[in-house]
Amino acid sequence: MSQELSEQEVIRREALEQLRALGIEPYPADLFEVNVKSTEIKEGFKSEGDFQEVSIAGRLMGKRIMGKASFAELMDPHGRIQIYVNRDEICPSEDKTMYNDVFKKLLDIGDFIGIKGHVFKTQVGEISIHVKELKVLSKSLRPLPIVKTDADGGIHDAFVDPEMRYRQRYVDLIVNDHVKETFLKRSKVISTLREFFNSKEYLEVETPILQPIPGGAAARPFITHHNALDIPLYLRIANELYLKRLIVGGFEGVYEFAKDFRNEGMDRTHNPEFTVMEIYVAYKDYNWMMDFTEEMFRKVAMAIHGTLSFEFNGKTIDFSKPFDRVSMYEAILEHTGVDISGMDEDALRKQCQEWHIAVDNSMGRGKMIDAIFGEKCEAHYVQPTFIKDYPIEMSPLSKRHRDNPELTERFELFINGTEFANAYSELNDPIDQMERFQEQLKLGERGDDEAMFIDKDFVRSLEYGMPPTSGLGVGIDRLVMLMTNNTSIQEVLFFPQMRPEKEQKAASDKPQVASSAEAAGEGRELSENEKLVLKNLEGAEKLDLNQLKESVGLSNKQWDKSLKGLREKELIKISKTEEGLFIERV
RNA sequence: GAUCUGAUAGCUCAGCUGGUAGAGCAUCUCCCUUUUAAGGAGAGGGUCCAGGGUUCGAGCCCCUGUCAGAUCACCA
Repeated sequence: MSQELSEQEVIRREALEQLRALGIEPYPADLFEVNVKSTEIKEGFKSEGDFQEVSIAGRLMGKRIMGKASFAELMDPHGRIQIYVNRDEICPSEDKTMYNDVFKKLLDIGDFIGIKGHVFKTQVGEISIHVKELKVLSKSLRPLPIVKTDADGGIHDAFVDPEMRYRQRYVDLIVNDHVKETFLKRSKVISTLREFFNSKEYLEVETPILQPIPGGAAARPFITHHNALDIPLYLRIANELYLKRLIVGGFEGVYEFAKDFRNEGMDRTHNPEFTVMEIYVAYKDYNWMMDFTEEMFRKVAMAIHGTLSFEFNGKTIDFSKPFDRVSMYEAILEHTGVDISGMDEDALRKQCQEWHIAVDNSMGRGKMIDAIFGEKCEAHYVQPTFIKDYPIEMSPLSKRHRDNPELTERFELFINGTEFANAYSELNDPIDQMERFQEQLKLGERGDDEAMFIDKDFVRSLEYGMPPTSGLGVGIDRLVMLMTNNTSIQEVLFFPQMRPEKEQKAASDKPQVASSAEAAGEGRELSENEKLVLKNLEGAEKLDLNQLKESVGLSNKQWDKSLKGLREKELIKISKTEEGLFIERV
């Protein structure tokens, strides 16, 4: 039943058949030559005589029919342009089918057409294409939502339901111009980064997504299974350890735009798969990387906004000044008034409890300091700020600080209270690395389910020697959110993860019988409950409604539905008299 | 994971105290040769998310479920 077509879908399918009956193939195989973009015409048309022979294709997005002439809107990948269709122009002979039937009746909003003609300006002053030839390129069988903008710029009937927009992103892209804009910017962010790295001769590489040991970050992985090897494999949570192996192998700078996968919660800022850019450069340290990161973020802002200061979520973010650089202990001191640098694990736990920060015994020093920072400090860093020098316990892949062995040479970049980048002077001492992994193992035994695995091959690679290296990871989705002023990650992913749509079961149970006669109403099959009611009515002229209800034994809801159904089909009649409610067959 | 909100025509949304489901756009028919949110006249279109309950009677009240959104928690 649910598979029945809506009226509008039926009409379009009929139009499809009529086109074929007229000898017009609605899905032709041959190419249609396009020689211009809508934007080129709009920008380039200066006077009559320009663009005398254009050939352009796109989706029909609006029709305004006025008798023997019409205006319509054509949408190509670049924008919309108005077309003018005159009956006697596209039908020079006596046969006016192409205009009267094909254009006016059989073409619908959403159909792809190709047109040839010349450009002119209407009396109202709109640059339009005067159509001489029109070809059907592809018929659309479902009605598109029609979003209209009025003279004052107000938007009507917008296609706005987030669920439908994400599930049917293709419709969202057709109908909502700003959505396409977001994804064009996303592409621009990525290409800007790529060009920046390539200009420095860093090498773009690809490393495994399926990993036997999910390393390089603290997160819960997805597990899968390889049949031929009969081993578990993990979808990567980071690509760090592989990129560092490549530095060991002798590359001076490598980077990768990577899809990472984390089996954790989903919300406005987290999707199970997301994009991270990681870059590693030999002979550099984290101070150099801070400068590099600043330059990189400025390049992106310039590419997207053409300026270094821009709006995000009602705030002005400014990249023009040097980014602040604050150590983690300083940050906590500044925002709590407490110096935690000398506290051991027990003292920290007490301090956390005092601040009502949830802690448990699985948490080591590192996790607790991270929790304090997250709770007390993070939100304050609206303008870009590097938080640096993290405690060693929370940074097992980062080199010890040159001045303080309790700290590491690590920084994160915060903008608008959110982390955008994470970087280290990479740990290249293989013995220290092995010890750090073992510390992680202990944390794991205490119940920290995010503690890292030991990757022995990675340690082995370090034993061959890795030059001093600095590495950086940037969350691309978050960066795109920042650059497109979106507060939801789903807005910057074409296809955000959604729960699967529920199967419409009734449809597959039955072979599709919905011929148009049945769909029309009278002949529609009775439901089981409706049949039951009719059966109980048999042999009686007229029954008391409540008696019948009792003898049928349906739930109130089902009873009500069945009666409504039968009444619609005009099989029963219900009458109310002074004696009560009565039901009879018609 | 918790709380709140929502689900009605192809789209956007109304729907009063519980009493035969409404509007605009879209669709269909007719008129109209430079319109532009085109216009005029008429018509059709609904599993009110699903299931149960209360009631003579539920789109509306109650319960359960599904899906989504927001906030919070968790999490890099």
